[in-house]
Amino acid sequence: MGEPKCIHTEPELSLENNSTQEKIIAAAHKLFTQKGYAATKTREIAEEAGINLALLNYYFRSKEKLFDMIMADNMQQFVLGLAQITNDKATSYQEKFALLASSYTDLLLNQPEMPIFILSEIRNNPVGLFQRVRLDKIILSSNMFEQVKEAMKRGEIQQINPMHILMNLLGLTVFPFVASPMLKQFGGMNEGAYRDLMLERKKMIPLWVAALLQVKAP
Amino acid sequence: MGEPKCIHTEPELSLENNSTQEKIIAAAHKLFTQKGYAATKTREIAEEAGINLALLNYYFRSKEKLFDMIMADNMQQFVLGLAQITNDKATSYQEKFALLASSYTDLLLNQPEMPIFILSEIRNNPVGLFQRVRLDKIILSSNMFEQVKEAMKRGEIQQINPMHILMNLLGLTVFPFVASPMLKQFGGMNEGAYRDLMLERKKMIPLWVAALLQVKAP
DNA sequence: AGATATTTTAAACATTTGTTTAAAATGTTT
DNA sequence: AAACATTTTAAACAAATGTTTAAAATATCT
Repeated sequence: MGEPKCIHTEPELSLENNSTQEKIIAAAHKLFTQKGYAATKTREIAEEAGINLALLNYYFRSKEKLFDMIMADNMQQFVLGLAQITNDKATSYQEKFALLASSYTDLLLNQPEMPIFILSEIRNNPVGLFQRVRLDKIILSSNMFEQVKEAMKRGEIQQINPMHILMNLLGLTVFPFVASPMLKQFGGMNEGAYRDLMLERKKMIPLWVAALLQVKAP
Repeated sequence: MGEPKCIHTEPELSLENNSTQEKIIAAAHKLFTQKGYAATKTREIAEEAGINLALLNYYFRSKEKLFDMIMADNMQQFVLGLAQITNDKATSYQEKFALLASSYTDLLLNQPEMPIFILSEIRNNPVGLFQRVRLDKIILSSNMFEQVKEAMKRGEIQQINPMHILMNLLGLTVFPFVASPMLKQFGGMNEGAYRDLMLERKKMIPLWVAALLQVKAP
């Protein structure tokens, strides 16, 4: 009854691992993301992965440890792109808007339940989860917001709190995925039609955000 | 051991009910909305309400029945205003945008966790929850969207799928509440500063939505 | 092949959790 | 006050759930 070979010492979410470990991670990722931590049972994960229940604790010590890995991976995917794109000095802020809308739309078309999962789990654990991926002031002091502030000074765009820009960009991009079950119902749309709508938005959002920047506060 | 007086026959969420029933509803509303169905335990609700555990089943038969009431109440608050405002024939579509942004902002400032609760629970139960508050095509065939379509014909605004308008309006308004823990961290903001930002948005969103309508598809 | 380490399995354990039971307490009616 | 109905309580129950155990199966090494 030895410890597993190299799992507990390097508990990172990698894909070139043992096959059963992969199966567990894949099943856990699917179920946790779909239903959240509390609603997902260890026996469900084992069944979905097609493995014996005890292997879950053998490889990951506990449900919570397994969850933390899935969550960290989701968080990283969700916020790492943000930091990278906003800090690329080779692009203008308009190009960054387009890149953000584009890359987030692509990401969410493949993993539509990621943001609602992250946001609903964060509310239960507001502390600690951000310590790994600490973006405290990385966003507001990013190259993108420096460029935006410069454009404000030049009078190219209206004076506005940069947080509004971030909220508008993410709101326009992410919200349709967060609220997709409700919005599909509102529009009487199927999966395909909804997807097409998202692809339309991918092109429109940069134009929309640019237009918002021209609106003057009353 | 008789049945409670008039509870099971009129299982609606009203405020002029028995005191202990009120206490249970208040506690359940708080905990369910805060943590979701699966993460909320009946013993927690009883403790929060300051009542004996068995009273929960005495008054509401089961955890699920209690949850359904809380959920229906939340859903109603969230979507009923939408139907009312969008179908008021006395207002222009621009006025409706302002009314929607304003009333939703006020609602969410008082109950910030309502949308994330609704949206995260809907994903677990996509069916059935909408049958009570059926808004299938009420939104798209509302007076507001009739007015918008007219304005498109007149060339007053650009041609666009009306769903985009709904998504933009709700995305700009609701998303900052859905993602508030994350966004507060991004901006390094406290509760008060965040609230002020939401009040600014309340004024800006109608102008922003109006500006979006002028953007031409590429 | 034999020894050793690793992985997998079935079963059990200890809590947790939703619900029920039966009696006690409180309220209402006659 | 007696009889009845309603509400509250403590205790128990049955099922679900996260985890552990010890043995069996499989792989790895010498």
